[in-house]
Amino acid sequence: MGKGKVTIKDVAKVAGVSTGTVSYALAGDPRINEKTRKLVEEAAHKLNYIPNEVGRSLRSRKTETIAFVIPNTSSHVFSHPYFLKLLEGITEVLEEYSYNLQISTTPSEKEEAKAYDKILRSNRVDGIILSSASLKDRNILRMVESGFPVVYLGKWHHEEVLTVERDDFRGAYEAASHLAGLGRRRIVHISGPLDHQESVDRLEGYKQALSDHQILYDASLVVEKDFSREAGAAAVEELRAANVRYDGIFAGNDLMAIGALKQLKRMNIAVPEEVSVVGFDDIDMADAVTPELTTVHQPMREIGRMAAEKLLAVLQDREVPEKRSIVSTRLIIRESCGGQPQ
Amino acid sequence: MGKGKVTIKDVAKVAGVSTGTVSYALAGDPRINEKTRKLVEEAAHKLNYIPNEVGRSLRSRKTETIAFVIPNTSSHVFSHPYFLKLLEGITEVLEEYSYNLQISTTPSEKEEAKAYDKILRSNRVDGIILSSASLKDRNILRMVESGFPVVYLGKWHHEEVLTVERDDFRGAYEAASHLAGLGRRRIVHISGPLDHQESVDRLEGYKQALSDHQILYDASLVVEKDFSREAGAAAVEELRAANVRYDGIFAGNDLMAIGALKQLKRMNIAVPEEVSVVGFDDIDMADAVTPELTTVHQPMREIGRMAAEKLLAVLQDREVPEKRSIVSTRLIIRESCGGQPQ
DNA sequence: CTGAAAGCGCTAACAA
DNA sequence: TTGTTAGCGCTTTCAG
Repeated sequence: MGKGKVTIKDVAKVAGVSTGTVSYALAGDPRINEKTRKLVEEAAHKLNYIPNEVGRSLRSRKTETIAFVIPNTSSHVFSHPYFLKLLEGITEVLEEYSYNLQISTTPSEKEEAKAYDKILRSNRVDGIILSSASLKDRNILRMVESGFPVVYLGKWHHEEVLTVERDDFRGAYEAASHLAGLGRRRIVHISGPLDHQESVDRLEGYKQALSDHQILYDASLVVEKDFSREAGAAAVEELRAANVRYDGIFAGNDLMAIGALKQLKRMNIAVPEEVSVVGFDDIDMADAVTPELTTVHQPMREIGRMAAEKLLAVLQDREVPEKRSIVSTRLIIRESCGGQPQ
Repeated sequence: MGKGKVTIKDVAKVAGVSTGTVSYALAGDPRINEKTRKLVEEAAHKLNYIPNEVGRSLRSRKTETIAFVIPNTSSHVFSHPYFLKLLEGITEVLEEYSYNLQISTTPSEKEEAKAYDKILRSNRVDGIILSSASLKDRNILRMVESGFPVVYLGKWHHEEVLTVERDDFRGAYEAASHLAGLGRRRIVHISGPLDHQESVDRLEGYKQALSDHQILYDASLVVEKDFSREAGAAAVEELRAANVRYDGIFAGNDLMAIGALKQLKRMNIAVPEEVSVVGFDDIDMADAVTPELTTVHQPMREIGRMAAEKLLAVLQDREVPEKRSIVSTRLIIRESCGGQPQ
C-alpha cells in the first residue's frame, strides 16, 4: 500500500456512493443515513484511508495548524529553559483539539518583515502564538494588527489584541520587597534589556518596592544586561570594579542571578550572609545551584496552555472569555536570601 | 489588502500573461524571457503577491515542511534540556533551506499507531526526524520501515535507515575509565531505562571500562532509573539503604548525576573527596551546580543540524554521503571527580 | 518562449 | 438522503 495513494474516490467506489457522500459521512454529518455511514466507514477502514490534509485545507481554507513564532529580536528566548515549558503547555492543548504545531523562528532581522508576511499569508497556518519581543519591533506591530488571529505572550498596548501576560510588576515588587524585608538596603537590580516590556515592568516593580520601604532609588545600583548567565557574572564584576557596595541583588531572570551567584562565589562574597540574591522565572536550574535560588515563579506551562486555549477559541468561533489574561507569579523562598522576611 | 486574497491569477492579469507563465517566471525557469520575468516580478511585487502554499503543495506534492517527532514512550525527552539544542540545530538548517518545522508529539500510547499513520500519510510533511525511542516501540519500526523519508536520532539495526548517532559506548567508556584512572574501584552506574538503546550502550561502555581496568563487574552497583533528577537522588538513597559501599558514580545522564550530587550532599558525603561523580550530556546545568559536574559532552546542536541536513538531502534528491553518521562525544573534566586521571 | 488547460484531493452548494 | 459538480490556487504537461 503506497503512502497516501488511496483517495476519497477509491473509498467512494468501494462503498458504492459518491465522493460527496463519503466526505459527509466521514465528517459525521447528520444528514447521512446511518447505514450509509457505516458502509462508508467500513470501506474507508478496509482501504486504510487517510484524508489528504492538503486537499482538505485548500478547499476548506483551514489548516488546523497554528504557528508558535519566536521573533528574531528575542532569539534568546529560544535558548531559555522556560521555553520548553511553554512548548509543553501549548502542545498539550493542541493535542486535545488535534491541531498541529509549527515552530517559526524568523531569520535575520532584515528579512523579518518578509518572513512574517509569509507566515500570515501563505495560508499554512490558521493562527499564531507570538512570543514576546522588543518594543521596538515594528514587524510585531504589523503582525498583531493584521487581523490575523494572534495571541501575544506579553503586554500589548492595544484594546483588541489577545494576550497572556505575567504580572511582572507584582512579581518584581514582591522579590524586591522580600529583600527589603530582610533588612537589605542597598539592593542591586540586574535588569534585562530595557527595550523589552517585561524588563521595564520588573524595574518598575523594583522601584515601587524600594519606595514603599523608604529606600531611596539609586541609579548606580541598576545595571542593564541581556538575560544570560555570562551577563549576570559580568554585572557583579562591573559593580566590583566600580566599587559599588550592596547587600542584595534582584536579577531580572534566573540565568543572570545564577551567573551573579557564581561570580560572587569567585570573589569570596558569601551568599546569603553578605549579599542576598533573588531571581525571576524559577527555571529548573534554580534549585540545582548552591545556595538554592530564591526566585519568582511564573507558570510557563500554564501560560502556554492558556495561550493555546485562547487562540483555539478564536479559531473555532467560541467565546473568548477575556482578551487579556494576567497570570500571577509567586515568590519561592529558598536559600539565597537567608530566611523569611522580618 | 485582505490576507492571502491576491492569487496567481491577479498577477497574471496585471502582467498581461497567463498563470502558467507567472508560475514559471517566479520560479526562475530559464525558458522564460528575461523581459517577461521582470514584468511578472514587478506585477507580483506591486500586488504584494504571496503564493498560497496549500495550492502549491496540492499540485506539486511537496509541503516543504518536515516534522520533528517525539514518541510518546520517550516523552521525557521533551522536558530534557538538550532537547532545545537539538531544536536549535534543526531550525538553523531548515531556515537556510526555507523549510518549515512541525513538532509532533504523539498522544496516548494506544493512539500512537493512528497518529503515526496520520503523520505519514496525511501529506502534511515531506519527511520526519524521529527522536530516539524505546526499543520495544513497534510503531517506530513501522515508521522507519515505511519508506517515508526518516532520519532517526539513535542507533537502528537496519541497513537502509538514515541515522545520526552518538557514540554512547565510547562516551561511557571514557567516563568510567576516567573514574577508574583516578583510582576509583567501586563505581556505581545509575543507568537510564534499559529498553533504550542509549542506556544499553552506556552500560556496555561502563562494563568495558571496568574490565579494561581489571575491575570486576558487580551487578549490585548498577541501578536502573528514569533519567530524572529525582531518580538520581533516589538511587543514592537506595544504595545507602542497601548499605552498598562505593567511591564513584557514573550516571547515565546529567540530571541523574545532579540528583545524586544533591542527595550525597544531604548525606554529608563529600564530592569529590569521598565519591567522584560523572554525568552524561553536558547540559547547561552541569557547570552551574557545585561542585561543577564532570560529564560527557554530546554536541546536540550539531546532531540536530546533521539530521536536518541529511533529511533535506533526501528530500531534494541530493547525494546522502553516509547513511549512518556517528558523532563523537568528549569528556569534560570539571570538579566533581577531583583532578586529572593518573 | 508562452498560452491553454488538466487536474492534485477535497468540500460544499445545489440538484435531484 | 444522496449524487453531481464547481472550484479552492497552483504546477506542469502539451500545443503552438
